[in-house]
Amino acid sequence: MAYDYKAIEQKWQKHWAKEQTFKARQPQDFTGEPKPPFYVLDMFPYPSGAGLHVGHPLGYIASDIYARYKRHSGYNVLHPQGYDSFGLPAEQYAIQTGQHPAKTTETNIKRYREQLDKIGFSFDWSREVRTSDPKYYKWTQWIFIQLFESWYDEAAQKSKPISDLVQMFEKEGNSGVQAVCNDDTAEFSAEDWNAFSEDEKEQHLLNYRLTYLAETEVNWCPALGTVLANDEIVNGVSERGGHPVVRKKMKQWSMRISAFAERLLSGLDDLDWSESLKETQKNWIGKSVGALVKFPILSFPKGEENTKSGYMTGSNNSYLLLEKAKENRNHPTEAEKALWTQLRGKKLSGYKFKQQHLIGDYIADFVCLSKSLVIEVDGGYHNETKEYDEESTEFLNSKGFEVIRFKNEEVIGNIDEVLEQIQNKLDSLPSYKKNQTSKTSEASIDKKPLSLGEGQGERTISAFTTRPDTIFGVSFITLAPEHDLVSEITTPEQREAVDTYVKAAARRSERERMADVKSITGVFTGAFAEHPLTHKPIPIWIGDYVLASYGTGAVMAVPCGDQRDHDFAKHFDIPIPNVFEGIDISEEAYTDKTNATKIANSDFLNGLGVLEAIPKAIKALADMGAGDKKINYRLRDAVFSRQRYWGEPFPVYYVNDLPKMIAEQHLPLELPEVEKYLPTEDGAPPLGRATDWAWDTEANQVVSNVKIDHKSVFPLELNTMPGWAGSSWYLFRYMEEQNNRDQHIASEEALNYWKNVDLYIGGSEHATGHLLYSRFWTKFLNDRGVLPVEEPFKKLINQGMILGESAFVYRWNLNVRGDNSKTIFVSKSIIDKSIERGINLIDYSEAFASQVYNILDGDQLISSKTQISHFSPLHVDVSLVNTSNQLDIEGLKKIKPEFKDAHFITNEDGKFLVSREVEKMSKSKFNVVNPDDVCEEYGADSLRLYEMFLGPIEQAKPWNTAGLSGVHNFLKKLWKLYSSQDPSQGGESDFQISNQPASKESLKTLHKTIKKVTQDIEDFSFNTSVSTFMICVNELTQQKCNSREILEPLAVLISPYAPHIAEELWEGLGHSEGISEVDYPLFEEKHLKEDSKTYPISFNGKMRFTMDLSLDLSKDDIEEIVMADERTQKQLEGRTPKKVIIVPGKIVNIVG
RNA sequence: GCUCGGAUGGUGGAAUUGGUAGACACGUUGGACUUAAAAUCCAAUGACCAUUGCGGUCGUGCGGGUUCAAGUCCCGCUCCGAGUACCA
Repeated sequence: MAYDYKAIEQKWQKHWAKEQTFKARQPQDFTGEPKPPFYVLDMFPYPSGAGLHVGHPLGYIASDIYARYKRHSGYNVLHPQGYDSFGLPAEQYAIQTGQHPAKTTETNIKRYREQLDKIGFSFDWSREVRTSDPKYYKWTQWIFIQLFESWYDEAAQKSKPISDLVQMFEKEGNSGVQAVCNDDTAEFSAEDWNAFSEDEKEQHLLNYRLTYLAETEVNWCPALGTVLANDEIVNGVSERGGHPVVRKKMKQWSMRISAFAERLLSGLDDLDWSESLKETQKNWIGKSVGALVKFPILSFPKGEENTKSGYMTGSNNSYLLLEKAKENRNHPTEAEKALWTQLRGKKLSGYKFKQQHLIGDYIADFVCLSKSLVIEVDGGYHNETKEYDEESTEFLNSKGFEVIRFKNEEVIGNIDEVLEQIQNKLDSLPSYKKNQTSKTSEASIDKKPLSLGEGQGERTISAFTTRPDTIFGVSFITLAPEHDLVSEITTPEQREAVDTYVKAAARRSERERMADVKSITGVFTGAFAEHPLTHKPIPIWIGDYVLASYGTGAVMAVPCGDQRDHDFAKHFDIPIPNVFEGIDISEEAYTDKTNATKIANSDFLNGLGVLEAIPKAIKALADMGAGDKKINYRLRDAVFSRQRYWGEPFPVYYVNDLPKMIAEQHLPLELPEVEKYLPTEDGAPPLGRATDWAWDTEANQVVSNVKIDHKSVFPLELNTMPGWAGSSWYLFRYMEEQNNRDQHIASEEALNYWKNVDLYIGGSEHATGHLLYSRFWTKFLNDRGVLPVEEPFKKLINQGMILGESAFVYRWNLNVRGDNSKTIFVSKSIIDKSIERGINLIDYSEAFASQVYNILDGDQLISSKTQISHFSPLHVDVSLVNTSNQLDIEGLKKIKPEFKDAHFITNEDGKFLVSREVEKMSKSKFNVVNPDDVCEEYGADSLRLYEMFLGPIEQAKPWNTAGLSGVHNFLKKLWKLYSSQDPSQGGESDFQISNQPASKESLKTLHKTIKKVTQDIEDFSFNTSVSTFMICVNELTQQKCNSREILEPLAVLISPYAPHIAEELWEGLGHSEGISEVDYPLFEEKHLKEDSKTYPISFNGKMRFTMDLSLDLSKDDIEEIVMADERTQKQLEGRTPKKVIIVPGKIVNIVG
């Protein structure tokens, strides 16, 4: 009986479907203790119209092998499949054809399923999910509502119900609340809160909700009519279709994923994912540790100092005031000096004072910032008028400062008395309350009363830096052109230049900016900021190398330590102070962060390495209120709205423009019908075309738009959710059976039993999208007690791409006098040989020339030495080319009518050869191999084995159809091992199985195989296990083994890889129960025990010959035997070895 | 630029803690069977030299090093792939 793979595969596929062989059991289905669970999942497929090519099933086959292996090993395996069925392609198709996307999606799914079924996967289809099914997206909407009803507690690092936050606001306002919120969140007290109207409260709460509506700059793709997430843009154009993307402000739903940045980062450590994938996520989250430094703005225009009369002319003169203060500090009166000595030493229970500190337009003699206390010493040569004193006291009081004044004589005469007074005053004053509402420490610095700059009534520029140790190297500040302060600080002289630059920068698309990395552009604003430590003025520039969206949109430029700053400084002739000891920075910046290099020209940082200097610099800045440690993340909040039809509707309606959630019990809110899938004429999303898209809050149902009265009937949200909404939680849906899905995502029992995905396999293209978002949602749902786990996918394997081998024919670009329109293709080998010989193509051979002249029909050929550029390569369908690269010319003419009159010049043997090149598999390259065809020609088991045999699962590799015959032959050999070896015996059941004990040799072969294959499967090294099977079958064939003792375990061993043939063989062995849950064979060491070993005998490390020696021999015995051997003597040629290395059981090496 | 992978015959790829480099398969060549083809089976197949037999030399991207012994470990490069990018 021959191996009839078609009949066998059909038979078992039907059997599995009918018996529901691979249905996973729920914990309650077990009578006793449930089997341990194991969850194997493939990345959610999007059912595209193109169907599967051989690259797609690679991961499915690997996961299927693992799932089947785990079933043999006693696990209750969950191995489901379903469809991510909302998405752009179906919608694009709908726009073009008017067909409802649900319909195309359905057709595509059907085709997908047919293809999948042919490969014999052990999917539990009873649990299938589709994201576009209302029963499914009901829960996507439900999760959205949970996010809306939650805020993020920064102290606890946990999402919590928004009602908790409301209670806190009622009691204490938002000043003491450590919550993640929008940057522009205003401060309010409990009284403020309680006085707010409901709408105002709602407005404020939106700043805290984990999904919120906000005016955001988005990536708008006009061609697709929708916004795109950052990970949907590749090189400045849309990932799908390659359309241009522009920045645009829109009101959008966003997800506060940035709140989870730290957890998403640290959580990676415990995941069994590839390093490169973790790395990609790390980069995407982009954590940088550094400091936020505040630079007071001295917007007094340069060069105008002398035109202003004095320093009391307004608020725009702090530059001069600072100079004055500095002067005062350097020349204190005697009394000031005495008091400062006391205050500076922190003699007053640690209170910190500043001397000659600028507050608004006034210079205070001493100030304690933390208590808002000013101490003035009157008299001496820093004398001021009485009016001035009163005026200043009034001003300082208005700014929240207490002022106490002492006379010169008091200070000098009785300093203890003065100090005591100050101490008492300090004790009686309340400390400022640290404001912790804000998301960043930047904002909390802002809110400290009287931090540097603010106390001067001036604004500051905050800049994030990872190198606070180089603070003394700052020689300018660069703002992003979009920075809010730009228009405010620009001096009249510079206004025109700045405006022109800002406008030009805004017009430049992302793409242009990207293409033009090299050119250095920027403009001076005319304004200056004060260096917080040296108090020197530093110029403020704008430049588009600074990104508005990263950090604060401002850079403190350290040209000696940052290459971009260096380039900028050089280009605009800005000084480049050097703060590195013994480093030449004249040509380029010194960016190394080695601790060995010491800081120089930096006051108190001199002589320190980076590691010591950074904390010291931060401390100094913090002490002055001019900066603080800061952790910055690149990860932005994710825009969640799409101006699309084919996605989940938001369960949201609007009252007074404020979003309200539809109550859970009325979900799902189903997608309405529209007559066209395009945006409306006035630019609203497609849902704006729906006639019935309003929410009746009394009847709790969707009603006609005409009923909108803004009293009980309100408009519904017109955006839909993005693709990642449904795919961020689907893994948990599979944990519940179809019938029990109404009341929850999955039952608590099921969630606790299955927990999370043990093995997840898919492509690496989802590294930052799907995999990050689903981790985010899982953490959130875990916080809120919905899920028992923190992470969705414990182990993840990225399958490599299978590449296609494209085939090219070469069209000769004829150069003739006369008719130039003839199409001539030349066999590749002729071209190659002719180039190799360096001749004119026409001189290749006489036969060739006569063919050509025949075709040319009298036209004259202008010929020159053959070059590859004389030919145009054209992709031809790989199905027309055989494994010897020979083209089916007639076949090509049939499917490409434009070549029906073309001429093909063949080799002498009549063959026409193509050239091949490895490229990505794609329709446009005509190199797609369809798994259906492979199943037809070789069978599913062959396809499965070959895909695994190609190479390591994670590696990209080309598909070569020729290789299939190898694995197919192997299956035939395997079959022969079980069935009659002698074809003359024939008959019905011709399995020739012996019940006699197996030979020692065969047992060894079997157990060697068990050991290796089991190890390989655990290591996901499927390619080597296939070769192990081949070796095993080759050996058993050699041994003429037909013993049941061997063949039964072998069938089980191979069943994860080639399940159809394994079932058939198992049945042939006389079993009525299927093979899928038969115990995995046990490895027994004893069968591998050898008593001798073939030793390689090496001389100076080079193997010369081998010797079979008993393993019982001692080192000395071995040496004796080896040295006695004549081959050894021959190698030594009479020399005496210096040394003999013997590793028993391994090797003998003779040195000498 | 940065980060992470990778480089082994004509091809896909093996090689566990450093211990017989090239397993297994494809392809190629020769042979058997056959009227013939297909299928099947057998043999050879890293390169070079020798071939009358024995055999010898060189070989894992390049240059060094450690070691009795290096594809494997260390140092320095080259090239290829992927991701990411004015990220301060």
